[in-house]
Amino acid sequence: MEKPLSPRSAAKRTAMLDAAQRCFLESGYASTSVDEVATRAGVSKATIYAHFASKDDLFGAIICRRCDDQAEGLSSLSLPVSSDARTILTAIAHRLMALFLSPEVMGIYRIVIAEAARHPELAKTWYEAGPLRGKQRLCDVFDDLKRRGLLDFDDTRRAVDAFVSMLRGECFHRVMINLPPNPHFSTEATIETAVNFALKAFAPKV
Amino acid sequence: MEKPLSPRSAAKRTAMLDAAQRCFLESGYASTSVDEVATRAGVSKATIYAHFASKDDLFGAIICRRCDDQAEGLSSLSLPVSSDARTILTAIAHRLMALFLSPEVMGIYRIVIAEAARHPELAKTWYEAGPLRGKQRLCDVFDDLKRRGLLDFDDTRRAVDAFVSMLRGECFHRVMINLPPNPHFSTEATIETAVNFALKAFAPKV
DNA sequence: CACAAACTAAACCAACCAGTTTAGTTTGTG
DNA sequence: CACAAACTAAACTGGTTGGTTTAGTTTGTG
Repeated sequence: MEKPLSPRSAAKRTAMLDAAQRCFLESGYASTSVDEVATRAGVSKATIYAHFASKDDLFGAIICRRCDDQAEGLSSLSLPVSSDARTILTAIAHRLMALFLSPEVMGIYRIVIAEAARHPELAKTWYEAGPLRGKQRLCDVFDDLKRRGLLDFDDTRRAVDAFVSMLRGECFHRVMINLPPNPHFSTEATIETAVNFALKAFAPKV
Repeated sequence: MEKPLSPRSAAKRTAMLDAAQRCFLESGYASTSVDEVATRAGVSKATIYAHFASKDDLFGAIICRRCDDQAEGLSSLSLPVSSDARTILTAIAHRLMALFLSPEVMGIYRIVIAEAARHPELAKTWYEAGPLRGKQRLCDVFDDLKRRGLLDFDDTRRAVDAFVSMLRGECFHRVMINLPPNPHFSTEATIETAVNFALKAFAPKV
């Protein structure tokens, strides 16, 4: 079912996907030529078309592979053992920020936004495999914090969404559009602000 | 200096910019052909190249015009007369959300992200004329609320950034990548959640 | 009416691109 | 060694693109 798994030269496939990803993230979908992908993958164009039905199919394969990777990456979002809400939120925030600002996640994010209009299914697949599942995991964490009386809120999903969104402020935006960083909105400052606000907004009743 | 202002047929120019904007926002920069822009503007291709040096120049002109429009749009961000923090924050949030979700702002946002790598100066120009100035205006509003003892926070810019960012959550993201809306994260719910959290996080000391 | 600026349609150019085909080479396996 | 699957380089097709040019038309003004 899953594909009989071709011999060792499935390394070619990886090379193609890697090269294509780099090309697409650098230049966008339309501006990337299959010839260039072939060259950078050290592979002939015919081989690309032997593995993928079309340029579109190749693009889809990249997004799907990314979705699988994301699933793994999520497991690193474990929460540290602590009874201090600030410690836990800060640790989560650090991991999230590192994830958001990583070149791969950032690059895929940019291209999904750019291509969402022409590849709606891919955008949906990516969003559900990545951001949505990530938030679901965070919901578990937040529910646990609530159960332990460290935080309080009415709606877990909305609390998580607000917390995550606060991390995606000025700092995130500047990186996304290649602007130089603003020291007043450094990664550290962003995390600290978000955690401070969350601690107040989600403070348990006394 | 400013350009001697061509005769009435600068209406052509507007038509070209309008058509180009629609094309670029629909299909992205690379997938839009100058011929198509010409057709949709009801103009010959030669006329386009008489007004703009290149496709790139045309693209730049659109972003710049958008920056001017944004400057105007900001003045509509006046705050209502009220001594209730919730009322004021809710009113601001409504205006911001309407702005963020409007097709033009959304479209420009998408394309700036997509083209930031190849047009860094434009991304900078747009960001400073739009989001940055918008936040500066909000800082004035927030400072005023603090002065009146309705809210409290240490750093105005960070408070504003956090508030604005909370509005750009799940709801905003779904629109951005053309996903169907999730009723649990409706515009109204997003605003209510953000305002509730802000009121707690920015509550004045008793 | 005359004149110049701005416009038009259409042909044109050189470059590029997705995708195919051909003819030949590598490579692992029995 | 033999055989088949996977690969390669390179040429080729049909189509598109940014940009230019040409030759002719509209338009407003004195």
